[in-house]
This record gives sequence, structure tokens and C-alpha cells, in this order.
Amino acid sequence: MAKSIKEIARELNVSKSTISLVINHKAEKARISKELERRVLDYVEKIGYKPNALAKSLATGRSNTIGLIVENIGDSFFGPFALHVEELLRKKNYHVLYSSTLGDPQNAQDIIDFMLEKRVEGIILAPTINLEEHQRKILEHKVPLVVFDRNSPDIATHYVHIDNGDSSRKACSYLQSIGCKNFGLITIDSDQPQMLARKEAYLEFCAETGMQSRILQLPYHRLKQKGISALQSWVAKNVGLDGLFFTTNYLCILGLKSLRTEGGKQFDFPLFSFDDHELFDILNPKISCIQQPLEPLAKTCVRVLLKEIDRGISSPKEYVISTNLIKRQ
Amino acid sequence: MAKSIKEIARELNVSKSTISLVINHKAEKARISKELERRVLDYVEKIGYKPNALAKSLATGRSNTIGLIVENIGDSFFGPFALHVEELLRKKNYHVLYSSTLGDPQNAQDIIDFMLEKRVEGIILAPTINLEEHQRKILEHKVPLVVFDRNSPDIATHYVHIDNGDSSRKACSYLQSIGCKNFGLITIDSDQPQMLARKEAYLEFCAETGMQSRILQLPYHRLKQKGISALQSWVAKNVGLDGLFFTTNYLCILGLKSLRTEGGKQFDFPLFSFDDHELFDILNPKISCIQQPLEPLAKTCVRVLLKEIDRGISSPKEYVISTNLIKRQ
DNA sequence: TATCTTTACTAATACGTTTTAGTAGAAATA
DNA sequence: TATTTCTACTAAAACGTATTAGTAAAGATA
Repeated sequence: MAKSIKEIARELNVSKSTISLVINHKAEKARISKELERRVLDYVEKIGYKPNALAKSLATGRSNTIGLIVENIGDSFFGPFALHVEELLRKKNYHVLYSSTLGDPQNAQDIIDFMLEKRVEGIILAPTINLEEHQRKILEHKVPLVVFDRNSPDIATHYVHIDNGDSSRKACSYLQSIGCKNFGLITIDSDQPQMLARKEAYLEFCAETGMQSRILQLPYHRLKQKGISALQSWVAKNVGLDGLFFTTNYLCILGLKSLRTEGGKQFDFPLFSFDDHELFDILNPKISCIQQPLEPLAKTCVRVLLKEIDRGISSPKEYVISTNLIKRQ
Repeated sequence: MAKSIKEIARELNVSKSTISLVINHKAEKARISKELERRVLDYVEKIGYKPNALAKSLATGRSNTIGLIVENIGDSFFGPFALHVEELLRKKNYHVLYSSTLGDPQNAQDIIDFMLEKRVEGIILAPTINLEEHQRKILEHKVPLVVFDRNSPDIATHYVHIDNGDSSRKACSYLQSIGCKNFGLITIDSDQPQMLARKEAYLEFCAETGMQSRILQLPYHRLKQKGISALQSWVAKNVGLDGLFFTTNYLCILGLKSLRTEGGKQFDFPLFSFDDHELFDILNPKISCIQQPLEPLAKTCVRVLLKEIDRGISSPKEYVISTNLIKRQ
């Protein structure tokens, strides 16, 4: 359908090479006369020629595409993150092939295969469960890889993340500082390292201050169905609570829903969220949180990945981005 | 780096054709012996061969990729929409090359060029300003195109959308039904057709019911800087207001922020939003809204596009998806 | 005038696939 | 035994590009 260099060459009575050279601004280097160059350029412009990037990539070995694999492009963490990544890459003339795993290893498998087949030049990955094997596969194929947000402890890759333990610790101290003497932790029953780290820090805080630890682990996979009632009955049981620390923003939102539905001022104690949300500052009471700085996270991922692509794969490093404590009480 | 069919062929002492045929499950059709088939399959499995999708696409003319162009993948409308699209396409063995224009025509230009060059098999586009020319280009290149959410009146494409006028009308009636006799409309100073339609319906409602129309048009491009104070002073000026109808959810959020910052119960009248938001049902007061059913929207876009791809481009049609009125007062 | 340079290109090969026409040898048929 | 049919493959062309070595013609040099 679309015209190719070959056809253009025929129509202009010159060789394919000439067309290719002119189009790629190598006319001068190849001593193509100004006049012919103009003729080609004009013609190409006139018919609106678009080079076939597939063929181009095949010939050059460069796809100008990088893969971005997240859990859910639709959520309020990965969506804006993806936007930053896209923006940063656009400036370097790269484009993004993205995909959401939805936490399904089979999806992840397919996505990674597809990306490798598409010869993406690098991959940014927020791994979910059981992705060690896939990461290994990516590395075997010598495709630069940057992992962010979560990682698999037993596989060495470039890893961009926040300090979960430290951030969680800051959160606890803050709650203490505003008068909470008995706050609980709401988390999910997942063994993702970042979740474990957040919980660990809470437990350490309890051990150090002598506060009684109260932890509720909600079922990740049936959160929507079970979460609200589970949380409600747990709060009812735990008398004396004077604060709640949620380890993710969606848990905090779930918390808000649970505690609101029973009408009135069910909770007159502070809620704290790990991860911000665009409406946390207009809720009543306002919700303080740990904020992951998305842009620095994205910038680091992109910078590290591009360096790998440019200079070849180097030995894995960790990059820790510090979080912000947003005080709203 | 990655092994090619050619190398595999050499190593196995057979021809490239054989390898290709076996890999593509055409061994039987091509009368390759079971034994050789096994040998190839095993070897391919063993070395973890991944076909080069670029070469494959070049040979077959199919890229198995579709382009999705939205304004901002990070926002709460396009993000979840994109997720649905991805999920639906995954089932059909298609993948998504997405991009955000951020409302910048130059970005849009680049994105579309890139997608055409990548030979996407079809494009789903939520056009922003001045995209008529680009749409025309896509069509010229005979690439199936489905436009959603917004369209350019003077260019014929398949167009999936909600009925903005009708929905806006429903919203007005609802506000009236819950006792608002003097509600205003907050919108942006854009001439996007869907925004105009929402405003028009409000004006018609005013004309029919005799309600005085009060409209504030906020500057789209400087919303963050100017929006809040502009809204505050407008509300202060308009005495007697007893309700606000925001034509998008981000305007409604801006409204919440404006009206909250002045402390206390600045607004004791209902707010209504065009487009839902995950927290609208836990705010106090709860916010009613028009909800665009994302999944049906996505489903229709995908269905229409795939049909175009399969059966060839057909004459443009419109597909109207009906909205839901979510009553929360 | 014979040789060397320069100019302005082109031919040929490669990238990694798919696909179709072709073929050597074995088996079946007449 | 000569011909036909099968079997099990392979050769070759094609997809659309980039790149490098090569070349014919013109001009410069000695």
C-alpha cells in the first residue's frame, strides 16, 4: 500500500541507495548533487513517504522502542509514572511499548516474550510475583533491564526504589509525634519485599517504643469483596486504637470507605497512607502520607536504562530515591 | 546476538525453510517428517529461540500492534480506559503502542508519524485540538482508525462516544429534582465539541425552565495556577447559587479544593460532576455524577477497530454509548 | 597523452523472516 | 523397465531498508 524506496527509485529513475542516502541526510557525505537531492526530497515530501520502521529496524538493529511493564497502567501510581517515562523517552527519540500484567504471571510471560520478539532496546519492569525466571530470561537475551518499585532479592539487576523501611519508620514517628499512642497497621497478605519492609519497620518501632503491635493483613486477591467487612470487624475488636497506618493508598481508600459507611464520625483518629492520592488533601480529616516522588523515580529509571543501552550492560546497582513525608494533620 | 533461523538451520544441517515451517506449525502440511520436526522443536526450545518480530512483520505484513493515542495516560479517565483496551486486545493477540499527546499538536504529529512508520494495524485516537489534518493522514495511509471521546465534526471516521448533550441534560434535571433552583456551570474555555455540547444542554435547560444561567469558563492551560482563585471569586460574586455542575471530574476536584480551603462548610449545596472519580462516593457531601462506562466504550472501540482490520475499511459510523447517572445525594 | 583524482552515483549484500515453486530419491504403477 | 506418484525436503524470491565497495565519466596533474 504505502510506497517503498524501491518504487520511488523506479519512478525517479535513480537507485534505491540514492533515495536512502538522501532521506537519511547522508547526501553530502555520499556526494549526491544538490540538484538530485532536491528532486528526491521534493518527491518524497509530495507523496508523503513514510519509511517502514520495521525494515529500518531490521537493517539497523535499532527499534527505538523500550518496553514498560507495570502491574496496572490504570492505577494512580503506575499511570502517572508511565506518563513521566514516556515524556522523558520522547525527548531521546524513544517510544514506549507498555503492558499491564495485572499480577498474572502468564500475562507477564506473554508480555515479555512479545517485547523480546519486538526487539525492544530495553525494559523497565515493576515485577510482581514469580517474575525471577522472566527477569533471568531478559538478561540472558542481553536486553538492558531496570527494575523498579519491587525486586526479587535473589536476582541481580539495576534496581530503582524508595527506602521502604526508612519511610515506614518516618511514618510511625510522625504518628507518634501527633499523639497516637496505639496505632495499627493495615497491609496485605503479600510477601512482596516492599510490603514486608514496611511491616518490619512498624514492628521494630513497636519493639523500641513498647507500643503494642496490631496488624491486619487483608487478602490481596479478594480485597474488593472481603476487605471492607474484614476491616470493620477488626477495628471494632481492637478497642483503644487511636490511629491507622495503611501500607498503600488503595488500602487507605478502602479504609475510608469502611469507616465511613457506618455513618458519622466512626474514626476520630488519624489515618496515614503509604503513597499519596490526588484527593487526600481535601478529605476530612486530611490524610497525611508518604509520597513517592514519581518524577525522580521515572527519571532515574530512564537515565539508568539509556546508559545501559548506550554503553552496554554494566554490573547491577541500586538507586534509592528518598520519599517525602506529607504532613496534613 | 539472538540466534536466527539461519544459524539454527546451519547447526542442524537443514534448510531455513524447514525451520520456519516447523516453528509455524506447518510441518505436517509441508510433509516434514515427525522425527525431524521433533529434532527442530527440541533444539529451538533448548536454546530459547525467539523469532524476530520485526522480520516476521516485514515478511507477513502484520505487526500485531495497534496504536492508542490519548491525551494523558496518567489521568483517571484514559488510564483505566487504556487498561481495558489492552486487556481486550490481548485476547486477540494484539498489543498496544500507546502515547500521550498532552494536548500538544507537535507531540501528536510525532506520535502519529511514528505509529504509521511502525506499521500499526490500526489506531484508536482521542483527538485533541487541531488533529483533523493528522486524522486525514492516517486515513490516507489506509490505516483503520477509530476516534473516541471527541471528534472533529468535519472529518468522517468511525466515532465512539457518549451522548454529551443528553447526559448533561439528565444532570440538570437531576439537580433540579433534588431542589437546586439556581445552579451554575463550571467548564473550560475550550471549543472541544463534547464540552460545547455539555454547555449547550445546560443553556437549553435554562431557557426551558427559566433558570438564570451562570457559567464560568476556566482557562484550560493555566488551570492549576489560576483555577482556584478564579473559581473562588466567581462563587463569591454569584450570590444565591445553590448548586454547581462541573463539566469534568478534574474541574470538580478543583472545585472541592477551592471551596474547602476557605475553611468550614463553604458550600452547603450539591456538587455534580461529569465523569466519576474513585473517591466521589466517600467525600462529604457525596458527589453525584454522570459516569462514562469505560468498559463498554473500550469494548466498542476495539470491536469496531478489529472489524476494520479484518474486513477492510468500511464507511464511517457513529456508536453512541449511554451514560449512567449516579445519584449520591 | 597517460595517469591520478574527484564527482556523482549505483550494485550488491545484509538484516531475519515467510512462502511457493521445485527437486532428488524412493515407492508404486503399468 | 519405464513412467508416475509420493515423500521429505530445499532453493529462491520477497518484504523494505542501510551500508559499503565499486565504477563510469569528467577534470586535474605531470
